Amino acid sequence: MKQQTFYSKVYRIVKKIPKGKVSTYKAIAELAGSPGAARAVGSAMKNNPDMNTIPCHRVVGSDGSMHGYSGGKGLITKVLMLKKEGVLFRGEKVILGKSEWRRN
DNA sequence: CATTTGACAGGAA
DNA sequence: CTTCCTGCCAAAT
Repeated sequence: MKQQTFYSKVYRIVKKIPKGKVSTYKAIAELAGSPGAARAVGSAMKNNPDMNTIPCHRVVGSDGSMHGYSGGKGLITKVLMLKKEGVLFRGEKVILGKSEWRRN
């Protein structure tokens, strides 16, 4: 592989997110090499070519809020899974300060 | 090449 | 705190 699409990079990054942690669309966009393409990242999630290998539920908004999820009951299921994995929540939002994943 | 779309982000009221 | 609007970006058609 030589040159992958932006989406491919996003998927690869999302797959690396460890359990119990989450990342933001914005952060992923930057890791993918296109800072500011948070929207494009969202589109990539929606495309979701491998929802079995891509933990798209570990991707939340810049403020810890979630926007959507194509699985189960949508956002409800998403939150449930995150909480189950150990992600710290504060009401309906994720506490990024404690659970935001970052390259080690 | 032009237009449309979407699971975003940030600022203003 | 909530709601509305604008700006940005990549992919699909």
